[in-house]
Parts: sequence; C-alpha cells; structure tokens
Amino acid sequence: MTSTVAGPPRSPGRPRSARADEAIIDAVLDLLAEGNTVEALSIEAIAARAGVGKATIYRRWSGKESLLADAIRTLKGPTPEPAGESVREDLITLLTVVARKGDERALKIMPCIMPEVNRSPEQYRIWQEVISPRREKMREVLRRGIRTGELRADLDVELTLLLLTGPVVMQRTMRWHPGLDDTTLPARVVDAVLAGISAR
Amino acid sequence: MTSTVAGPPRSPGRPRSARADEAIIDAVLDLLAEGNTVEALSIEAIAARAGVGKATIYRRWSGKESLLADAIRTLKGPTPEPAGESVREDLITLLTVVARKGDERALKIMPCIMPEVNRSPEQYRIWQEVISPRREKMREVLRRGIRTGELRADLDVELTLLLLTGPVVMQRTMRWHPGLDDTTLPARVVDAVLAGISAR
Amino acid sequence: MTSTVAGPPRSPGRPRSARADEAIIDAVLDLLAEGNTVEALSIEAIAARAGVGKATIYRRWSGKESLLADAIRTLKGPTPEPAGESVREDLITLLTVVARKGDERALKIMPCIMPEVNRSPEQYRIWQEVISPRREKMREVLRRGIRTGELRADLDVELTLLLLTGPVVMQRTMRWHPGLDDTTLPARVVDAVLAGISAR
Amino acid sequence: MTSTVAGPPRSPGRPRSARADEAIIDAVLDLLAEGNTVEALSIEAIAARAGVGKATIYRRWSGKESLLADAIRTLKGPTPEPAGESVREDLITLLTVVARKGDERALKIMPCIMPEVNRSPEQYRIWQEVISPRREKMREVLRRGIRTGELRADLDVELTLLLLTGPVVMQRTMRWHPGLDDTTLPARVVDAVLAGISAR
DNA sequence: CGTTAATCGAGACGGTACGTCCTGTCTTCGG
DNA sequence: CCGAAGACAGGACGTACCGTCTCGATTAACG
Repeated sequence: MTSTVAGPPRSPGRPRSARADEAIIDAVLDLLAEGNTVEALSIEAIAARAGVGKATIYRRWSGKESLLADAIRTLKGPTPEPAGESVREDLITLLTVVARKGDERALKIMPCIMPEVNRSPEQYRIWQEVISPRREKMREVLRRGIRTGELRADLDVELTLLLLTGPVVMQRTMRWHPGLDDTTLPARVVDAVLAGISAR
Repeated sequence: MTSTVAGPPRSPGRPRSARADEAIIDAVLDLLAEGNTVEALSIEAIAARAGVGKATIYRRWSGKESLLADAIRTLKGPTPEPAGESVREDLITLLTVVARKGDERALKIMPCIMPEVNRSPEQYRIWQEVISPRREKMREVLRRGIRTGELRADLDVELTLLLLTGPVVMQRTMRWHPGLDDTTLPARVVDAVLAGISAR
Repeated sequence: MTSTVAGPPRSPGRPRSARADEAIIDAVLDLLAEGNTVEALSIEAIAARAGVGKATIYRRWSGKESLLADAIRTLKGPTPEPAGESVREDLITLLTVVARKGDERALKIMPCIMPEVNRSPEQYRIWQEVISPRREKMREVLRRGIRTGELRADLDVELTLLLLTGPVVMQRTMRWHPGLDDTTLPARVVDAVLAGISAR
Repeated sequence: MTSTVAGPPRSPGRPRSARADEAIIDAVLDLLAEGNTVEALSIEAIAARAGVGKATIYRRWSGKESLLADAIRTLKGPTPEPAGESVREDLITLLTVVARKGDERALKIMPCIMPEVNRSPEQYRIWQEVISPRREKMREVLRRGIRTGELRADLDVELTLLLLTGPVVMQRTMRWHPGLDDTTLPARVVDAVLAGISAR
C-alpha cells in the first residue's frame, strides 16, 4: 500500500526553478543597490544579471511593477510583532524597518523604491497589499491605547496613522532633513506626536 | 538707420513663441490629468498634443524632469503669504495647496507628480528648488511661535516640519485614507500635532 | 535460458509509440495543407497539434529539416516503376507525382515544400536522398533510349535530365502559368523536349 | 520672384537618408554572401552590420520579405535588351543573369535566394513583380520567332517559357549537376530545346 | 510479480529575434 | 534663428520559438 490520501495537487511538467526565483530577486536588489535609481532597472538587465531568460521573468511576474513589489517584500522581512507592553514602544517597533537579516542593501534601496509606488494605479494596489499588514497592526495598537487610557478617548485612528507614518515615510523617501537620523527617527516622531508641540 | 537708442541685447533671428511654451505646459498637465499616471507621459505624446516639434521642447527644457518641474511650478501658483496672527492659522495656510486660479486639474495631478520627485538625484534637486520657499516660510512661522511662546521652547524645527508636511504630502500622494478629506486635512493635522495624542 | 535464437536487438524500457510517429507526421502535413506556407510551421505547433511533447519529436528527428523530409517521403509514396516499352511513356511516368493513396493534401503541400529544400546545405542533402532514386531511374531510361536509337546518340544525359525535371518542378513550385494543367504537364513537356521547338 | 511653377511635392521633415538605404542593402548582400544561407539573415544582424537602427529598416520595408526582394532587384541590374537578330541569341541573352557591374556577390547569393521565393504567398507576389519584365520580353521574342518562321507555328508560348526557364532556374537553385557550368548553361538549354532530343 | 529502464505528456529553462515604441539629436523647409 | 515635421542611432519592451532539461506517470521485457 502506497497512499490512499490525496497528495498535494502537483501540476504537470517541469516545476519552476527556485534557483531562478532567487537569482531574479537578487539581481533586482543588486541593481537597485548599485544604481540607486529605478530608471536604470530594465527587465533585460535583470535577466542578464540573473543569468536567466526574459521569459523566465515574465512567466512569474506580469511586469516590472509586480516584480519590484516582490523584491521589496523579500527585502523587508516579516512584519514585526509588537511586544504589547506600551503603546509608545509598539509604535516605534512598527515604524522601524526590519530588513531581512544580513541584507545591507535595504537602506540603500528603500528610498528609491518609494517613489515607484504611485506611478500607476496597479503599482499602488500591489504596494498597498505589501504594507497593509503592518498598517493593520498599528491600528490595533492605537485602539488598544484608547481602551487602556494611554491615548485620548476621542482619537481619530486613521488621522493618527497618517501622523505617524507620513513623517517617517517622507523622510525615508525625500531625505529632506539631513540632520534627522533614520534610526532614531521613529522614536522621535512617536514622542512628538504623543506629546504635541504646543507649550503647556 | 532705424533706431538710435541701445535696445535690449536682442538676439537675432525669429524669437521664441510664447504660444509654444503655453501649449507645451498645457499638454503636460492635460496628459497627466487624463492618464492619472506619469508612465504614459512621453515627450512624443506631449509634442503631438501641443502641436509642437520635439526639438521645440528640448530647446526649452533639458528633459522630462525639468519640464515636469516647470509644469508643477505653473500649476501651484505663488507661495501663499501667512497672515502672521496665529501659528495655527499660518501653518494651515502654508499646508494648503493654492492652485492656479481656475485650474481644476491640480488635485488630480498632484498625487501622480510626487512619486516622480525622487526617481533621480537631479529630479530631486529640481523639486527641492520648487518647494523650498514654502518650507522656509514654515520654518519662520515655527521659530516665531517659539519666540511668542505659542510653541515649546525646546522644539526641534526640522522634526516639526516633517511632522506637519509628511502626513499632508503622504495623504495627497497615497490617498490611503478615503475618509480624510483633503480640504480639511491641513487643519486637522495642525491641530493634532499642536495638541498631541496622549491622554492628559 | 529463454531463447536460443538471436532475437532482434531489442532495447529495454518502454518502446517508442507508433501512434506518436503517425500523429506527428500527420500534424506536419495538416499544418502545411492548412497554412500553405512553411513559415507557419513551428515545432511547438506540430507538437500541440499532434498532442505530443516536444521532446518526443526531437527524440525521433534532429530538427525541422529531417522531419520535413520524412513527411514528404511519406507523402510521396514509392518510386513508380516504368513499364520499359517506350522512352516517352517511361519519362512521363517518372515525371508524374504519385501521392500516397487517398491523401488529397499532396498537391497543396508540394509547392510549399520545394522552397525549403535549399535553405541550408544539410536540408539539401536530405532532399537529394529523397528524390535520388527517381532521378537515377530517369537516367537509366535516357541511356536505354540512346542504346535503342530512340534518342540521339550524342545526348547529354545530365542536361536532358535538367530539361525534363526543371520545367515540371518549376511549374509545381511557382505556379507561374495558370493555363498549364498539372496532370497533363509531364506529357507535354516530354513531347516538346523530344521534338524540339524549331520549325522544320 | 523665385518660382511660380509648382516644384516637386516635397514632403516636410527630414528626408530619408540615401546613405542608410545603401548601407542596408549592402549589409543584406554582404551577410548573404558570407553566410550562404538565408536563415542566418536577421533584421538585427542587418541593422548592426549597416550601422543603422532597426526602425530605419522598418520605416522603409514592411519585413524581411520585401527587403530581400529589393536587395535582389538591386543585385540583378536592369533587364537586358535583346539584340533582335536571332531568336537563339535573344533567348540566351534573356536567360543569362546580368549582375550589377562590379558585384561579385551575385553568383554566391542567387542560389540561396531562390528558395525563399515561395515561402509565403506575399513573398511570391513580390518576387513575381521582380522578374516579370524579363519574362514578358521572352514572350515577345518567342512570338516574334513564330512570325518570322524561326519557330513552329503551333508553338505554345507559355509551355516554351517553362521549358527554357525551368532548367536554368532549377540548376541555379539546386546545383544538382556539378558538370553543368552556369555560364554556358543558357546556350546549351536553348540549343537543346530548339533542336529536340529525338533521333532524326 | 516486482524491478528496471526508456518512453510518454507537459512545461520550464537559457537564448535569440521579432516588430513596436520612445529617447534625445539631426536635418530639412518655410516663416 | 525659430517653427513643424520627421528621420536618425540606440535601446527596452513583451512575445514567440528554438532545442534542452526535468518532472511524475506509463509501459514493456527481464529476472
């Protein structure tokens, strides 16, 4: 007797190469880290760098957009799990980018990815899907803060989400303020938003 | 002899057509408003729409980047002048986009311009130049608020700038929160940042 | 010991499917008859039409060239055997195409096969092998005619072979003269070449 | 006053470069002469060899087919003008290929062009157009021969055309008979067809 | 009767060429 | 000299096949 239970529904034909997947994603990240611009990122260059035919890319992704999205997904690593002790700590955790372990390319790449997000509605949709888990976790933390009394009872959750993520994303995207260090920024933004800027 | 007074150092040959300038800028804004995406914005399409030769565009701008910058500059209208009575009112004024009178395309175009800004260092430099006057005015308002005691004495001006502009730009770019109306957003952001979100 | 007589050198493993052979050849002929052009004949299309994997084709033939050659070989049927009574009759017999019984595709396919023959030296070699038996038989008939006195004693056999086959092949290939019926053509060519066109 | 008569209807814009035309045709002939096969003739290779963008080729020709036709047209030189003294001489003249002066590539290229002619109906149409003038002149010579009594009164002109051109084209295409020299072939074919091969 | 081994279908693989589109430059003519 | 028009070299796009390769599943003959 071999097996009476139905195994996984394996599709016929040669299975897709996991090596190719990795090589392609890696080529994307390499080229981004080298060029620091998305303009220099052509499918042909990716295929050449990955040692892969163009068709192998198009078999997996519909275009540059979704390929980029997956590359970033890979880069970002899993959504961090907030400790749940204080609202402040949890928000800082969720605002901090956790790159895939050992990937130094993350910080170089992030700023030049952001601008791509809104170039087309489709790209935007894909990107939303990528970051929505983290955003949902932030909403939960805010709601918990209201319940526990750490935050105002009349808080507008959506507005607050914008107050917290807007500055961090913008700084990451635009690098407008050279004096603001990226590693300490989440903490400073959270503290300022918690406290307000008015004099007492 | 036709003229004895020294005229302005007029170069010989046919002068540049002001009609062409307008037609080109208008074509850019039209195409952006129609397509809602910058990807579909090619120099060839702009030239065709404007009824203009490609060379006429390249004679005036170095490339798509600076053309876009000028188009936005035109769209935005002049930097608003804050009244100077209260920090709150002035910040709201400066965070509100004032479109060129009678141009309904502004709100449709803004979100799809933002992402272009950081695609290359050059484009970023141009964009900074466009918005730096407004940012400088905001700094002045913040410093005045510190002097008048309306704001905390230990306020980090650059961080606060980020706290105010980040959410507004992000919402304009990403349209993440459908419930947040764009016209009332600046006021709500300013109020929230002034007050903070912590329970008292 | 199971067998003392030396059986056929049967290789182990699953034997090749005769159904596949037929399906492939048939798919080739179908596609040729449908498309009336060799350009539309891709290995992938053949495999799909035959319901066969590409590897099954490449296991049997080295490429499109030899597959085509075999398809034609199948189509043509065996070399006809001249009766040997008169040179005229024998030449007409040898110039007439005898298609495999019941295959109406032959006449549609022939013209579009011819051009393929000379696309590469290899293809040419294969083709020569296909038609050489028939050509050799024609040479014999011509030599016999010289011996029997039916033909000139100083006849150049190779030149005459060209005089006879050239017009028939060309008409079949190019269809230049719509008035010349394909079924009566061999007889008319033979008669004209035998008699000459000069006035007496 | 410059000119009141309507000049040639010059189209606006930069005129097409004659240099490009020549370079492209020359590249085609070079690649054919080198490779001796049409399979190795890609548009990309032609563009590279000619130092020309692919678009410059597609602006002038609809595809490989019509480009090839023009290349051959150029190679062949003008249709020869028969002297009109004897049918024999005129036919030999018309059957002999006159290559463009000083172009040694002609003889290498001709054989590998022929097979292309019938790969598709469109290609066939183009080719017919290329050689129809020469064929029409041959018809005239044959009709004149009938009138002058040099040829049989009951001659079938179309059949005779086939008898003459078939062998020459076939030998040129297939190179089946190595002993038959291409330069003397037209004369030998004409003589044989004139005289017939039957014993007297 | 189970092992062995070549076949089958399916389809992914690294490539090459296709024909289209856009870039930024140039070359023509007319204003 | 500027204007439109449009050709130029170059290069990326996404598609279609090429001929090869890897899968799990058949299908015989051998042991």
